[in-house]
Amino acid sequence: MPEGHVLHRLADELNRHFAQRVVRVTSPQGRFADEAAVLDGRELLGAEAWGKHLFVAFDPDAWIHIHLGLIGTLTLTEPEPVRGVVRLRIGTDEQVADLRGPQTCALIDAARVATVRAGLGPDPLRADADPDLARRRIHASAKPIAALLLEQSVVSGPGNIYRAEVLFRAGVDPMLPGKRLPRTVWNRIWDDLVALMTEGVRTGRIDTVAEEHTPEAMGRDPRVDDHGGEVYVYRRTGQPCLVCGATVRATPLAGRQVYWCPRCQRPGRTGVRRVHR
DNA sequence: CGAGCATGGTGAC
DNA sequence: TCACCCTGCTCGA
Repeated sequence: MPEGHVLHRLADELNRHFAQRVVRVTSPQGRFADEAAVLDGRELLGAEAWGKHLFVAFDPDAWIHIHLGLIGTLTLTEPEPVRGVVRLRIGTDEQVADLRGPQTCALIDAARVATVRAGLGPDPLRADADPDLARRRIHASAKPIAALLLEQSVVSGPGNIYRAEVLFRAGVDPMLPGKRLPRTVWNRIWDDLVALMTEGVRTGRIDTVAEEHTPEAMGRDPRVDDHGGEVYVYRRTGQPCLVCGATVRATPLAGRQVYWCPRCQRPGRTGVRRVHR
């Protein structure tokens, strides 16, 4: 269940164990069998993440394109018998990577890689990202900023957790039209995404709560969500805001829940510097 | 045992 | 805006 930081971690892990090594490529489930046979026994050149997309190169013109979707997993372990439904296994004598339930697992050429990348907005985890490209798309739209932050053509990598958390940390109304988001506030949100997601790559969790609001500082019990991190509003509907005490709300937007604090992110609010790193 | 749910995305209407 | 896809886990009957 991945936002972009997970894919970057996985790219790092794949490179650590498999880059420039000859690997076995199989499809225990069978749905990727023909493609796996083409790659089996070849050298894996390297892996790279762009937003939530993962690309694994076996040749400059032969890549596995992986997208985990909502429920996909890619797990690295020591060699072990196949458990469950495994679409793709990449392995050596020391390590195997098992892919389950992906939204996408396809063998594609360099042109297709370029096409996929061209459809993606800047990724806060990539040094070559251009945040002003995202800003221009946001300022060209009347859609709510909370909707725009989930469009991978605007920004690639953040998902429902980072979206809710950076809007809370910036003090922005989720329903604010993109064109009304001040440039300085966007710059702050981008810098926050870079910092939070970089930390997420390091730790493998999403933690967004500033030191001053930690359970220790506030004298409350630690509350770690199922995703394995400490957050302000994500999936905290009905609970008190960690900053102001108002009741955290959830609003459906384009089929997904947006979590927010009705006081810290009052309707119309375009940003307030309140949460410091 | 089935229903419902999940950090995502697509395609049809 | 909705149905649907992919899998595994939890919850209630």
